Amino acid sequence: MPLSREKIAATAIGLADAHGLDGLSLRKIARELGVGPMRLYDYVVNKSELLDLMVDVVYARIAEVGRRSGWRDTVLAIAHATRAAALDHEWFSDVLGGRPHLGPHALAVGEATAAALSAAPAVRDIDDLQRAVGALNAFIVGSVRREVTERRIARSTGTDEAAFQASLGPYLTRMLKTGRYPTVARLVIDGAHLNAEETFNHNLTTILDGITQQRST
Amino acid sequence: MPLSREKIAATAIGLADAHGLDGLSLRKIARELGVGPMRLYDYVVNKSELLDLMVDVVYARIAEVGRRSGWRDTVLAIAHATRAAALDHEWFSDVLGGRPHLGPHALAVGEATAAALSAAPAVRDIDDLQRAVGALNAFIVGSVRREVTERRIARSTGTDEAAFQASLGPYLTRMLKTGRYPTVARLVIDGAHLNAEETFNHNLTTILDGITQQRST
DNA sequence: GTATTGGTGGATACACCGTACGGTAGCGGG
DNA sequence: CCCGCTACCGTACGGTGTATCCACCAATAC
Repeated sequence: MPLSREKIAATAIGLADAHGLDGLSLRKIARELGVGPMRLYDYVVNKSELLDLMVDVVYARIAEVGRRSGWRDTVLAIAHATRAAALDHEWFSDVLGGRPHLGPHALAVGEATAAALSAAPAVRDIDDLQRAVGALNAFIVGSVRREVTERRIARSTGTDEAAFQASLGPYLTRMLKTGRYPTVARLVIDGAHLNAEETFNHNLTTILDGITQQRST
Repeated sequence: MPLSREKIAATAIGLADAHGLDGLSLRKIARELGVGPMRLYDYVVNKSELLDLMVDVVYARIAEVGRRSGWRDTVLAIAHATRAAALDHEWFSDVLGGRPHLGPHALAVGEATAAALSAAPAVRDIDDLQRAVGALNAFIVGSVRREVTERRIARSTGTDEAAFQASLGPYLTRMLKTGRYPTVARLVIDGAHLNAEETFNHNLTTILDGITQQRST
């Protein structure tokens, strides 16, 4: 098997899934492939180009959901697929919104969402569309990042409350006990039981509703 | 002047503003301070702790906007202050949503937004509040990241259309000319004239309106 | 006054990173 | 047969975060 961009990207994704983006290095990828580090530069000009490659592979999976019947179903499907992809490849969320996504598959999902939104009732001209796409993408990016971050700290501290109190506790609980952050304290203590996917979906529909009915600016 | 966490954080912020987060290293900070690299470890345990320090300094500036009369004005002020801070310190957007923000000033602005939102009409119980905070923060994070990213590519390619076509063009215009991404093409070509702050504000009010009036899930 | 101790600032060292560069081996053409 | 070219490869460089050790210097004990 003669090495290829696809193979390189695939093993890079595997390593990033396992050890995070920080734990990813060209040397490790090359070692995994049984090759000298410099071989990779025959297929990729930069590490950042390799990253773009990896990102577009993930977008390919997102693009697979294809087009649904209604514009709203399409948007929902893409959003959920993006979230699912980010949960499968947590490094993806580190890169979401942080660099232009110009790979062919990224453009494909961009096209699909834009086309869907342009069929929404309150989206009349291209300015409306620009804003709608911006708002939707901003929400998806922010939500997914937040969820992945929470998942990471949950994993690093242990999920049960005792371990949580023990690790974040010394600092955070002391902070919350100062009484200066009562609302945050309530959120931390009482608000942990909500289902993540449900919350995502709820907020997504809220935002979609907001976008698709005009209001005065 | 005997060196302190504040001084270290301040010069680190200066360097990050000038050269980005990638161009920031403990050695450069130390050199800037006229000190050996290892001295910094007397004040900071990690590079990531230093990063947390820097982040909280920025949050301090955001928290300065203080509380306004109405909940809505408060939320708007915080959101715009966050955006302004990120535009002043672009590295801030790289870190937004990517790690827990637990510094005292970060908690303060979290408290302020949560308290404000809890006074919104459609936010009745703590679950509503959790969702509202999540949606708002997700939007802010996503929007700011996106705007900073766009600004970076605009700066790197030059802002006029000719330079843009010349740098992104060879690839992107070829992509768009395939005709596979008609909606994206329209957005890229016709949609560049929108004012960023206006768009941010428009989408922000849209989302706020969506949050603060209940709907069926 | 001298010896000892403790702590503070600095230099060196290590493992690792992305990547530039020089060499070498194989092969087609004159 | 020999030359030149191309494709591959290892080594090397400048950088990173950080652990460890070392030199100095002040203050205390005798």
